[in-house]
Amino acid sequence: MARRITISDVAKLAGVSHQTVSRVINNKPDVSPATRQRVLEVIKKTGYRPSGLARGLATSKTATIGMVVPDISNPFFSDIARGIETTAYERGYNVFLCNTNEEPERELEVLYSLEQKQVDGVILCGLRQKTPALLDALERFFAVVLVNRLLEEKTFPAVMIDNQTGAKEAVQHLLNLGRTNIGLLVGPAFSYSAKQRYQGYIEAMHNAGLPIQDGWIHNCIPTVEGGEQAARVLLEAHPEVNALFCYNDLVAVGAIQACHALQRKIPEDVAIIGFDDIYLAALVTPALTTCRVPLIEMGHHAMGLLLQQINEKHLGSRVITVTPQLIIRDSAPFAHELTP
Amino acid sequence: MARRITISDVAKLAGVSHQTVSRVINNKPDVSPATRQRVLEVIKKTGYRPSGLARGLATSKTATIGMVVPDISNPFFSDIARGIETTAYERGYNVFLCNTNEEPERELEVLYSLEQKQVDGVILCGLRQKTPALLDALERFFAVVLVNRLLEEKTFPAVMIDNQTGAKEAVQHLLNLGRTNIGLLVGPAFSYSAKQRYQGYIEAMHNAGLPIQDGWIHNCIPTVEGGEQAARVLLEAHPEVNALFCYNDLVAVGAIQACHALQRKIPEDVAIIGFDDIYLAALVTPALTTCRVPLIEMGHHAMGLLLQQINEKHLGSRVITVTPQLIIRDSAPFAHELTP
DNA sequence: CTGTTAGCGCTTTCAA
DNA sequence: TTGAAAGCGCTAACAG
Repeated sequence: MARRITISDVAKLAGVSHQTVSRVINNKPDVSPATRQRVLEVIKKTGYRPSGLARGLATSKTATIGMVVPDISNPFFSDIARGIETTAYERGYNVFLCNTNEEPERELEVLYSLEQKQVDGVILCGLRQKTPALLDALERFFAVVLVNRLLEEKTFPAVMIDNQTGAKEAVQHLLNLGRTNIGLLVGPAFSYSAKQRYQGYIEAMHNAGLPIQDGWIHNCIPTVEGGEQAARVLLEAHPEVNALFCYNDLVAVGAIQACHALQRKIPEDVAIIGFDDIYLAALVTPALTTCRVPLIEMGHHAMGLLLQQINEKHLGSRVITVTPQLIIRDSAPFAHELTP
Repeated sequence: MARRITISDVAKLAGVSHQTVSRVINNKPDVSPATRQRVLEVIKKTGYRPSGLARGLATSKTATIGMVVPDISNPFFSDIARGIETTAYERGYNVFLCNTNEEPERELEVLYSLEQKQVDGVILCGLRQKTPALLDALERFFAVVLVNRLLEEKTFPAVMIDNQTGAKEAVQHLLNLGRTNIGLLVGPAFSYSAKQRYQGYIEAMHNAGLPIQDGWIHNCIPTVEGGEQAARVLLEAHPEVNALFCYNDLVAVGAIQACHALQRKIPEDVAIIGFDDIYLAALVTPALTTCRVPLIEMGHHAMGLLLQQINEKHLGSRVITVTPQLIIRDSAPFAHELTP
């Protein structure tokens, strides 16, 4: 690790001013081809790499963005992260990964550190809180994009999932299967998407002229264990339930386990549908019918919106909504595959 | 987005020199309590946040590291990433996430961009190439840590998995089950860890005085599909095989599917063991017996080694090796659970 | 204890 | 087409 080679070193070696070198590395005109060539050669020979810090300081652009996720090891977020990073890379941006570890205080702390790093923008996935301090912190960024969460207090560009439509179609599929006693493992009480999926359930049931049974609707922690527990309680209290629509795939896998434990056959006794279509969904037994959410694509969209803001095309509160697609597998198959 | 407030603004408002403000924000001594108090108040009032760029330029430390992974949506790497990020956060570092997307050229490109960003160090997970250019690029970083890969050409501190021991114990477990016709889905031919796991297999077989049957050993792409295909070919060609040790959990899941398709019962006809213990392993049917690799812990170690280097305690080629732990589930249960 | 001066490596502005 | 000067916001070294 020798001393970093600087623009002046290059200038000296090429026999020009450092300004000329600057022009070359920034592809500016007003450099004679011969000079440009000479400088380029010195750059190649020395392996000179301009300092991002100095550049950032001079231009107040860093070609760097922050990505805030609750938990990168959650496949839901790692897929979105992948989409964001891919688009960022293509456009010459580097991405800071910030895990909030599901702790709301950390959301604020990572935003502070990202501000210090002078990122050109931030993408927040699945924000958990919306305190005034959080809103203040967001205001200080040049560009902000929200993923899977809206803030009533202030409008930011966002990428959203049409949860209600997705849920409605899932429940409709269960109805098509002839199931009318459809339970709902609705997810966390505070969750934004849980509320929307609940609405989709209500809508489908109403459309079918069916009453809503409160006993068929249970909150649950959005994990396998949470799903297993809630499904067990629900199915024991209401043996008449012959289908379950679950908040997400993890909950659905828990529901599968509960059915195994209770000796209820899937899909004959209980049909099950999840949400997200994470990797796992196709691999469990029975393979899970689920609402596929285009996660990587959401990441692309999010980065796209951020870049639009950075490039000054202020777009107020533009929201891109992606629609889930029902993927039919064994846990709730096509009607004709289901022997009564 | 008003103009960023700077150290001089704070100085002016507090009626001191900017140097004094600098002393306060860096917790240096030699500031009277009264002055410090006054400065602190102005900082709080104004919401001043020091510029990381300017600091970095002045100190040539950025409190920033780069993390290079083939694919963040692969649970193997997202768990490691989580470990890295957590430790980094605790120690005041931000992490650049760089996906190489399994493309070797990108490894070089992301290293160039990380050099420009002047990260204090880089952690490379599952490096795919080792060209001279790559080695050159690595040399230019102040600190480097490798995860799950060693370079013969140059020694870097690293975090490794004891693949051979893990594999040996897995195969031994199969032997304890009374299985002697043990197939090996060994993974990709070029893979470093595949070679080591192969050695573990050989060792266990030798220890048991069993010959190596080449027909029982198949390469495969490390995916569910790869495992499914290889297992199918192997089991059809060698029906005598009654156990499979698989390169990783994905391959093992593929092997499970192949057994289903071939009507071979697990574990009665074929016992199966995977590697890694990704979250999937416990959720498939039958639940997978596997060698658990402490991925998050590996991330902690990697960041720890990097920080040691950054803090000048040069540690040459220190290597931390973690040992996998056999997690016994249904696909290769305890002997007493296995009715013959 | 506090302030002044001089960079860090680059871009921007202006002059030649 | 090129170069000189100033400044981005901070810290380090020195002086008081």
